[in-house]
Amino acid sequence: MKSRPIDKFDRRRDELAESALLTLGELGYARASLREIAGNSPFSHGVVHYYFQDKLELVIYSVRYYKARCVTRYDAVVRDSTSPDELIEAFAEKLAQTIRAEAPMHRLWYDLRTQSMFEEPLRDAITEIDATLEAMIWRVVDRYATLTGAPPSVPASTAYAMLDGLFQQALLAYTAAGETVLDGLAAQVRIVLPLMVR
Amino acid sequence: MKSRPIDKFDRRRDELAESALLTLGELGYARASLREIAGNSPFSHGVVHYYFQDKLELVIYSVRYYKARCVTRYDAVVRDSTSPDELIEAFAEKLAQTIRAEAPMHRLWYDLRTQSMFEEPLRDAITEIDATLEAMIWRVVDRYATLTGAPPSVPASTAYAMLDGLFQQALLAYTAAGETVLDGLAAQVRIVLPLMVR
DNA sequence: AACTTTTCTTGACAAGTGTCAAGATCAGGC
DNA sequence: GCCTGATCTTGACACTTGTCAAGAAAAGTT
Repeated sequence: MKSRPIDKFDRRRDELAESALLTLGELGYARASLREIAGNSPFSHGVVHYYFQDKLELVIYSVRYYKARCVTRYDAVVRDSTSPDELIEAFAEKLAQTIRAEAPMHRLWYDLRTQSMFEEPLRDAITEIDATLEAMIWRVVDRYATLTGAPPSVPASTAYAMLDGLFQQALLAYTAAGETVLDGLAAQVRIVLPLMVR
Repeated sequence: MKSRPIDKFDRRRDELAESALLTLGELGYARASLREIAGNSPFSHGVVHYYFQDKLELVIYSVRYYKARCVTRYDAVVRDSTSPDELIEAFAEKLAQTIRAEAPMHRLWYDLRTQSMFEEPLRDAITEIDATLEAMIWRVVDRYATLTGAPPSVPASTAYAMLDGLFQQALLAYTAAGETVLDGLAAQVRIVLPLMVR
């Protein structure tokens, strides 16, 4: 079975996951077939079932694999900012930047999160990831509160929901209209973050 | 071709749309097949192409049909409230109520909106509907501002994005955990709406 | 009643899906 | 070298999908 090189096995899984993310980000969950996914990899379509039991297992593994790297995206911003305004600007810039660079990954995330309302098997993984995203956002808001010297005016779940709403709307507009909308996102962040502290 | 009873033709389309909404709300856009949709109607699967050119045309027609009725959902609240607190309570209650009563429709909406980032043909219709939703929310916020006597502190697009974020998160939690989360939504609205006026 | 047009059903089509099993290919130990 | 187990490919399976065409049934017209 899985004798020694359990690392190599896992490295292949990651390789598959990376190819899967490419296709999933391009086509979405529903239209990304295993053949298409394998087509974007050095392997053939049958190999998927050697490393994963299901299409679902592959998808969940892939999105976990991606999000694991990304929940630290704003940590440098949190660490290095020394004033409220600096934090806002750096945070807003990072938000715009990740839309520019990884729009397909983000729309995939929203696709899966929505799909989890229809397909129960997705739900646990999505709920768990969403919680880590909430924590990620809260580190920003909490730090902003510290820098301003005022306590947060909203709980973590609310802060996350609000900023996620802004982000999603920006992603939507970016997909439809491109680049130009990203300034608007920064402007919104400049308005909203200050509302989150007393 | 379409001789006289153009009304009857349209009434059938509406009938089909209603059946489609049932199925789409249950299974989501990807897994709702025309056969399944027709199964939830008095007709057979072939009839769809008599009234619609595409699956896409049916879906777009259906969601338009639904949203047309729903953009007035909060207008009574706006009209009848005479104090800021009354408006907040009535608005929060209506939000919770629509999740309770029409969760499948809402998750369908989010499904389609997300899908529009992958399928260009959906984009125009979705963008247009989203704009009417923004206007719907803005009528609430604007009225709240009037009742408090203070000007809004955020533009319409921001207010919509924030509240939509709250709503979506509540819908997600409701789907996973049920009923109990709806109190949390009301609490969040009580916090957030006051932040939207100066 | 006969005829025409609208409406709907049935059955088929080509294409695509996830899954799996049989076997080819490769790597490492003897 | 050869053998064994891990790794990968190929080809098939059962099934579902949107679409459409041919014709049945119903409605309307004269």
